[in-house]
Order: sequence, then C-alpha cells, then structure tokens
Amino acid sequence: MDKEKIERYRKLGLKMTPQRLAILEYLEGNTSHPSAEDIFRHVEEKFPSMSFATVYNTLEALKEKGLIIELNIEPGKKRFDPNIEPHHHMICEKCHRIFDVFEDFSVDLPPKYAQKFKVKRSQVVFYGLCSRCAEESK
Amino acid sequence: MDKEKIERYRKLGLKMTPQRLAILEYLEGNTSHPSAEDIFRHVEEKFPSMSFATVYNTLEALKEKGLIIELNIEPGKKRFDPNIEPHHHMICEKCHRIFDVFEDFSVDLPPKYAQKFKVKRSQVVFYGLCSRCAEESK
DNA sequence: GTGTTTGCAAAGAATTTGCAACGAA
DNA sequence: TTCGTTGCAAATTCTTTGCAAACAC
Repeated sequence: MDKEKIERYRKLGLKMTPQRLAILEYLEGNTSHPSAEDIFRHVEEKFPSMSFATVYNTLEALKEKGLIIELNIEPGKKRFDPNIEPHHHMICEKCHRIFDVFEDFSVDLPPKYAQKFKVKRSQVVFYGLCSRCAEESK
Repeated sequence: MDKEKIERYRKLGLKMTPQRLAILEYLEGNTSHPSAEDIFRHVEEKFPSMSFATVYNTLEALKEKGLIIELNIEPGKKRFDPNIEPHHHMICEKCHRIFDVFEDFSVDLPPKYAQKFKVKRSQVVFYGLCSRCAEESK
C-alpha cells in the first residue's frame, strides 16, 4: 500500500500497525465479503502470531471510521464489505456466495410508512441461484 | 388455539406437544420478530422446565415446514418471523426494532445481472430511525 | 407400542474482554 | 514517552448435539 493511502488512514486516527496494514491490504478491492475467520486465515500466513482479537479489533475500528460495512446476512457470523458505496447484494442459496449489484433501484417507502420512519438508506437483497449452481443442478 | 388449527399443524407432521403449542401461540400474529431467547423467556413462564433446546428444535421444525422465516438481521443472533407473506423490513438503527412493510416494490435485476443469477425472491431493508427514536433525539 | 420430542448438560462456534507487554507516533 | 494496539487466555453469547426418560398419536 502506498504511503499516501497509509497517511490517510493515520489521519483518521488509526495507528497503522503491520497487522492492520495486512488486513487492509487483504480487504482492498476484495469482493468476497469475508468473515472474520476468512480474514484471520489469510493474514495469519504473514503474521503467524496474529490473534483473532486483533482482527476483531481492527474490523471494529474500520467500521467505526466508516471504512467497511458489517453484513448480517449469514446466520451466526458477521461478514465484512470494504465497498462502502451504496450497493445491493445477490445471495446464492446454494453456495452462499454473495455478489454485488451496483444499480440504483430507488425504492421509496409510501407516505403511510414514511411518516413513521425516517429512512437513511435502503438495501435490496436478491435470493436465488448463481449461474454456477444453476448449471450444476441441471 | 382451536382444534382445527392444531389439526392442520399435525397434518404437516408436527407432533403437537404442549411446549410447541405455547411457542406457536406466542408466535401467532407476533410482529416483534423475536429471538430464540425472547421466545424462551415467554414460554418459560408457562413451562418452567422448558429447555432452550426445545425452542430451537421447534423453530427448526417450523422453519422446515415453511411456517416461519429466519431473519439474519442482527449480528450474532437469529430472529424469527411468523409472517411468511412476502414483505419487507424497516430497522431502527437506534432501538433495533424491526417493523414490517407490506408493499410490493417490484425491484428487478437489470439483464446484465439477471443473466448470471436466477432470482427467486428479493427483500428490501430500510435502515433509519423509527418515530419514537427520532422524537427522542430531537 | 413406536418413534418423536423433551430436558439436561456438555460441546461448539463466533465474538468479546482483561491485562501485561509492546510499539507507533 | 505516551497511549493505543497486540497476543493470549478466559469469559460470554448464541446455537447445536447426545442421550435417557417422557409422551404424542
């Protein structure tokens, strides 16, 4: 990661330890929506002494700074998305992979509901079969 | 619960134990999207010897029969929705309550995505503030 | 009577916490 | 030097499992 980018993180109040750098590098551009364990398994290779606590600590810090989004999509575990642009997801009910959808659907609550709830953002989740799984089940 | 309804559950292959009845009665028409613990706490009053295992076992059975839907909305815990009609949710980011939205938004994937993913159903989640919390933070 | 369900306790998975040692700034 | 971060281990929270006794049908 280049110095400029590191400096930007630092300015946000994040101490840039080597472990954090490795986590950030793993997340950068990652579209696999990894779990804490996925991240740990990967960064562990570079830092065998890594602790799960460090992974969670870093993810929490990144979440607070608004640099990643926590996804509650899979029962029992969190997943993390480094893409903070508003976007939607397609979830394959067979392989459980999550795919991004960059499209503006402009879903608006009808007045009946909007009066009682102030919407900040909305998210559409599509459930179904990815092409790979659809192919396999033919 | 009336005999007719009980008979309907029985026909689905569910043995209707008193515990299951109590859980079903608690869920019927319940719009609070309760967690396993919420359900346990309530049914426990009637059956002090109740076990968490029974709650989970019943919820799993109901889910398999398509009588309830499991919601993965809150990190670390499942919530259950006895309303199986397609509907959407508004989630208050302050009090974490979940509200139902019965409205057809007809969100469709553009061809670019639809070619690679076969959508079975979609769900919209609105994040924001409920009126009670919006009022309080004024 | 048969086979499922219950209750209990123990195991398991994911996450959080306390704290001394460490290290980025 | 200072204060936040790391690593470790223990604790917590939520869920699942194994098994004998109980019970629905």
